[in-house]
Amino acid sequence: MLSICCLVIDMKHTLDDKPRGGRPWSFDRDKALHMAMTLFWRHGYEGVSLADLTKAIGVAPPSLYAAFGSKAGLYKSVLDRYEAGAGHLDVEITNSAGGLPDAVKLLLEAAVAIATRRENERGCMVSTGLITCHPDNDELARDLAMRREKSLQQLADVLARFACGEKTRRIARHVLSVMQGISIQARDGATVEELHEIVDEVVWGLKERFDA
Amino acid sequence: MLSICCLVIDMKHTLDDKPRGGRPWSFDRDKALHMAMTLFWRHGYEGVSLADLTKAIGVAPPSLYAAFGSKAGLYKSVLDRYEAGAGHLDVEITNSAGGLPDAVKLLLEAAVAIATRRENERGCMVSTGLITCHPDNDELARDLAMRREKSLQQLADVLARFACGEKTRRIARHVLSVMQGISIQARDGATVEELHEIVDEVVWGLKERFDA
DNA sequence: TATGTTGTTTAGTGATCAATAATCAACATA
DNA sequence: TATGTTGATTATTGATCACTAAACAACATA
Repeated sequence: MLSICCLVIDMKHTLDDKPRGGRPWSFDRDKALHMAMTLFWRHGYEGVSLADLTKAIGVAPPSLYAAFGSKAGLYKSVLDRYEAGAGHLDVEITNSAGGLPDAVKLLLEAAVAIATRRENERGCMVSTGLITCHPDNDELARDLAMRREKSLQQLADVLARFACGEKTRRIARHVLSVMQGISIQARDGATVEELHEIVDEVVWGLKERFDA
Repeated sequence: MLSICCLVIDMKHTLDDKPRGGRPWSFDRDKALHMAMTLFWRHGYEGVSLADLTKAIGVAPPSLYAAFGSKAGLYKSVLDRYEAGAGHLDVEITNSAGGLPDAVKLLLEAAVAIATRRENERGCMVSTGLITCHPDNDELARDLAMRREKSLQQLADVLARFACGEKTRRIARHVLSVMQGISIQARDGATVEELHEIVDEVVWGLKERFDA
């Protein structure tokens, strides 16, 4: 898992390596992705129309389709950017952890920070993305489910340093469920303090079992 | 909170008390609600069209509007029915609990059962309903957020019998977050066993603190 | 049977959906 | 400057959205 935030260089005309003839892009691809991310994050995939996107980005539909293929393609590009940037939970913060409870504490606190940071929309795009949808979007929903599954595996991997593999999978699933609940409650207006109460409860429960 | 499941009597022509002139309903209101519940539960509010509903129920749009006012009105009626029936978590199951960890265990196991029961759709309609949506549906989203808030309060109320009020609110929030995570993971295909692992983790953590 | 009430039907409403056809404009290279 | 490439624009596609106007049908009561 990458821990380096994807701070994309802001080139004037998109991110081509070589000059390659033809009209240059009139809009910045990364800025367009950021705007689309904000909209999808706030309203969900089915709550954002192509008209909303083109209006916010300031570009006509055919330009978006040339750049991203489809609304679903744009959404996937947004998710990739999100997972590398604003929604990225750097598991390497656990490097300094003194034990499993401490590692879980750091991970959950990072999740709270992402879900409540002022410059972000609330919650996590992946945790609550496309949990239900129109059948037309089933493939996209499976993509989201796979991203959540990947998160579970990443949690299990990082926790494996602190406990035996049999237990880490269970604990990872528990931690993931709490992160998902935190996402929902953050969207519902829970304060940072209230979300930290959840974290404290989880960590408290782990401490008695795993600390010396 | 009601603990008696709302097993509505299946009257031939809706649920009027008195004869009241005019043409009788051609469809069973409760069966229509059940069908609508299934669709909304599976696909979400924005993933179900009025055409889907009228086709599944077998009735023309004006009849649905006469009975429920609007798509949003139908959805609210569905949610009321859901909370009293298929989605109802009977907190009185904790009457037999020997302590707070046991009470939480019973509540979470009930949540897993609801989220995975074969005759239900997966997950919980309220936990994952309208977390994000088109601005047109903001009022409905607030309704869902209030139902989740009500769930939190109900959990705190029932847990208050096992610990002091200051702690119960925190624990209730933790339990609610786990229930919400369980909903998401149930939809993503997690098995009953995997979800029970989460429950066991939570209960384990509580046991060391609250059991004698 | 006549009348009022209420739910039914068919057939649409204008608005919006995601996506595109046709054409024009801006670049690199020859 | 001429040509090829590529993204821009305007205008529009058929499909679908939630919802309803108008007329008909089934009941209770007078």
